[in-house]
Amino acid sequence: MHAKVIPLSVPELREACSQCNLRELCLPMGLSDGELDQLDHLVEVRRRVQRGQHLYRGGDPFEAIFAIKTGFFKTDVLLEDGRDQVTGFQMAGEILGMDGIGSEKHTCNAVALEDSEVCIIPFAELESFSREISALQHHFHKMMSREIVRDHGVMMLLGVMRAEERLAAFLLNLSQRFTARGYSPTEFNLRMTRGEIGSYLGLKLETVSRAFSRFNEEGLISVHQKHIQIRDAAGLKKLLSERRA
Amino acid sequence: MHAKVIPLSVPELREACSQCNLRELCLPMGLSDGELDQLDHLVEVRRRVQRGQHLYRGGDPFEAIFAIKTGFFKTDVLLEDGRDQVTGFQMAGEILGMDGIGSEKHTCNAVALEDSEVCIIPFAELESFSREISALQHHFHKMMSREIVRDHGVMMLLGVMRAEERLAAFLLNLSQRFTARGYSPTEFNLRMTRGEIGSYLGLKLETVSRAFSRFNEEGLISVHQKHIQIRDAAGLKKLLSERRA
DNA sequence: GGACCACGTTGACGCAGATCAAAGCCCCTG
DNA sequence: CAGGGGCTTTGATCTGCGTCAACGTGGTCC
Repeated sequence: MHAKVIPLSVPELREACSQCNLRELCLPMGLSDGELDQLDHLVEVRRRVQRGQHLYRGGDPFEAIFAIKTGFFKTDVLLEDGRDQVTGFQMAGEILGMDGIGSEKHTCNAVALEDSEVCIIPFAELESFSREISALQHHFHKMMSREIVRDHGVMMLLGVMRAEERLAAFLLNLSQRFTARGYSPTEFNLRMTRGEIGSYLGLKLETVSRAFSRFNEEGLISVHQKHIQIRDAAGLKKLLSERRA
Repeated sequence: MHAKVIPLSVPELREACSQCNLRELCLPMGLSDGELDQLDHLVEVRRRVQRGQHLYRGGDPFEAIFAIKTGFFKTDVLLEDGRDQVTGFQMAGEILGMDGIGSEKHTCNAVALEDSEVCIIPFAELESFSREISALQHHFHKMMSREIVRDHGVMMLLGVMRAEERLAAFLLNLSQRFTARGYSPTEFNLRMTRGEIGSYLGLKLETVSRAFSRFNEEGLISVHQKHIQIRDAAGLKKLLSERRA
């Protein structure tokens, strides 16, 4: 799929949460200035991950969670027989690695879909800080809980929706997340391939491609390769709420 | 589906975690005797839930999580159009309600599939105790993380597996959880209907029924209504690991 | 700038599972 | 013990998506 194992320097940089423009989306959300100063000592090391590189792999020992500073990731799980399932796409301000806490090993792979930068949050220290800063503790619990709710949404998508509904839900979700980050709600570039979208949505890449074409013909969106423009968000939403039988 | 809204007394009982025979599976796992004594003050109230009754509903304010003391639950999410997806089946020692932390509202319904009893764990107090007992804090994080990993497993199931693989995975999972609770690994009664299994597995009830019949014919299991006997666990596992194309 | 390669699109066809329909079983209630 | 309702089974048919195959496209490397 991507390059074997490129030996690569991953410079580790320092920057404080208190100056980060993602702090309203990310772990420090809702902390007071004083608490933010404390957090700066916890989350001070960053790491670059090149496009195609793994941030971690299933089975790696779990030591830290990661906050995405810039870039875009996918997470996936492999079955022994080679089949795999993309479990999510993550963008700036989102947290990676919480699946590893339970078993002290990462349980999925995290791969950068574009050159990215993550903040390293050593987990033992996060727990220790959480015991002192209850706002941090509570916010961390919320983030884990939201991950569970998000997964339920995907289960719903995979369990009950038809192909076009799944793709519509996917596009609306992306649009909403880009909006929260200050980007256009209606125009963006996909970072993932049709195959990766398909894996996430439980569809084959041909089906994803056909659904894109169909949305295009119907004037719901325009697609050119990875460039998407949403022309009729209401129409996409209607697809979701319409019972089919 | 079940009785409208039976006004029902839900006696609230008291019993300590330290005497609970589920403590090795449940929240108190790994706590020292001294820590267990503290926990007893947190988790001391129980609640009965009759078969068919909701423990909570989507939208209810979130105040506590629940540990199942006895009984069996399902959780499900509803789409506006009436379609619904069962997101999980929970048995004794498992925790319900962690999906509500993020939004301060429950995001799914929890329904008892048999007369059940749950321990009420007020969430604000759990967080407060977690700040004092790091083993409790860490264990709670593990439970949330495992919930995420479990959901990834379901996504895999829904995203890549064929009908019979899904059912085999489901049966093996149940068997393993019954075993952990000291019941027979090979013989048990299903608490849910074919329709509920289907909703969980992303299949229609007829497909579930046919798959059961097929497993029966092939000698993998024997089924009589809700009674299941696993005759060839290895055969079921083989179904899972065999690539299909 | 030509050739390669990964990715994407489109068409033809097949099949797993959905849908529709009918009947059987189990348990409850009167 | 008769009747009814919920659940399950089984059969016949339909269909959405998968599969297979061919071709298009854009980006990159020499």
